[in-house]
Amino acid sequence: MDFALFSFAPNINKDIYIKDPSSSDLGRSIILESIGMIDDLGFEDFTFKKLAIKINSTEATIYRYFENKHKLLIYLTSWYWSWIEYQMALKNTNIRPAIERLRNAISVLTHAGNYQNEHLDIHRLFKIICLESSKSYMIKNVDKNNKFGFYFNYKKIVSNISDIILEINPTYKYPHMLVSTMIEGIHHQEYFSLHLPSLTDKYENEDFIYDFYTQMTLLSISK
Amino acid sequence: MDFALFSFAPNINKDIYIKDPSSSDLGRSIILESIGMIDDLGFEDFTFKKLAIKINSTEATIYRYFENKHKLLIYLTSWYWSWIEYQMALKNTNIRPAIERLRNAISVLTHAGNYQNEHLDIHRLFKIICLESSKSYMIKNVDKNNKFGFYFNYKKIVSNISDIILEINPTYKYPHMLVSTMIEGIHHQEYFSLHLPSLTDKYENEDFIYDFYTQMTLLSISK
DNA sequence: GTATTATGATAGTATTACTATTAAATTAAT
DNA sequence: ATTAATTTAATAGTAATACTATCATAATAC
Repeated sequence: MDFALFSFAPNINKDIYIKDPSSSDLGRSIILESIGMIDDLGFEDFTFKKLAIKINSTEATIYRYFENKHKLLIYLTSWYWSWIEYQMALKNTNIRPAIERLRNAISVLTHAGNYQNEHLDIHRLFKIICLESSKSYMIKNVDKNNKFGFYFNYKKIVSNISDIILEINPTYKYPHMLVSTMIEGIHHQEYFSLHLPSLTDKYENEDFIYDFYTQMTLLSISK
Repeated sequence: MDFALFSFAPNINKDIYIKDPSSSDLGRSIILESIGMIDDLGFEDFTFKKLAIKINSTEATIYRYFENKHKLLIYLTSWYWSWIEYQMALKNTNIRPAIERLRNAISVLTHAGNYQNEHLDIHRLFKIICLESSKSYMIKNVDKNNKFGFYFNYKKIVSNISDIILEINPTYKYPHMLVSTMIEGIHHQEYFSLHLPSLTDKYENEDFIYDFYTQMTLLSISK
């Protein structure tokens, strides 16, 4: 039980799961351990069977929580975007200038992996988001999923940041493209820097991803 | 047999395949029909069994060409990037100004789906590139594949365009990030415009993807 | 004309992605 | 405290996937 006031509770579409994993110890361990396993094995080699063994349960039991492993991935990404929204809201509370709010948003997106959370390992979840999250919508049944609202939390982040951009420059034509390009780019660059470094420009600069995307964004929307 | 002078021949790493599919009718039909099937079914539901039935052959025979379906996908992406390089070279022959060459490069990347090729259906291949190509490197064995040089053709395109950018602005710090962000972005926006339109800004503008990425790129590298 | 290579036909295995059934353990309701 | 309801464990089973192996036949090369 958690009685802390204003603690984070994710907003997750109920059609993503069969039984709410946050409603039981077993459900919570499904989420917790799946993050570890997906990070270790990759989404392709991750199976409910392996997860069941790890949490000392059975395949059939996990299937009572999630229809399949893709839904679990959608749950994790949805959780992530809900949590990102919360972090952005926190960071931008009482901040007036739109440019500062935009910088903060980009900072949250690029530094998310270094944040902490009492419930799950954000660092590993962030790695999963960078490597696997596009597999939650780069699939043939994307339209059906979208109709069910499974990508709502992601689209909301894009919409929120686009609104900030339009505050800065109301005549800018491509706010949503710019934001979705930036978000996908951040995840790709994070991944490239580890595995395909010739697609990045890392050098000595620690914060090159934040620097690049703030620069790119601010120049794009400058009047 | 094709005796046309200067016709396009892709440059593809020999470790991607077991037996060169371009060396036989069967091999060519594997490539041809796999493009149709992956586009129809999506990469996840595409199997060598289904392909074998389609081309009136057997699973075992297809396995003599490719170790698995991931390698086939890597072959297709590699073919694509080799072909893109050729198209860019064609389009930029005798063009002096670097800015014009950059615009041409972005034009090829965004309009590739409308090009024609005698050997295979570029329109469908482009759809596959947009939807599936990231699955060829967003995998756990990326480092092994990279060591074998499987992503060489892609990295070369990024490198070539980065060089043009550095001609325009030799002090620009992030050419590779900008180019890889643009390329992945183009594919994503192409896909989003069909399936997740709230992540784009389509309006009436036909050429919004080309417009957006040229604007973004030129503003980013402007001094 | 023989040797080589490519393909077809068939079979088989381990794993995956589930579904179904029943029993035991927990939890909630009265 | 007892009963009822729900959750989980245990087990079994199926169809499909992702291969590997073997052998026969067809095509091609020398």
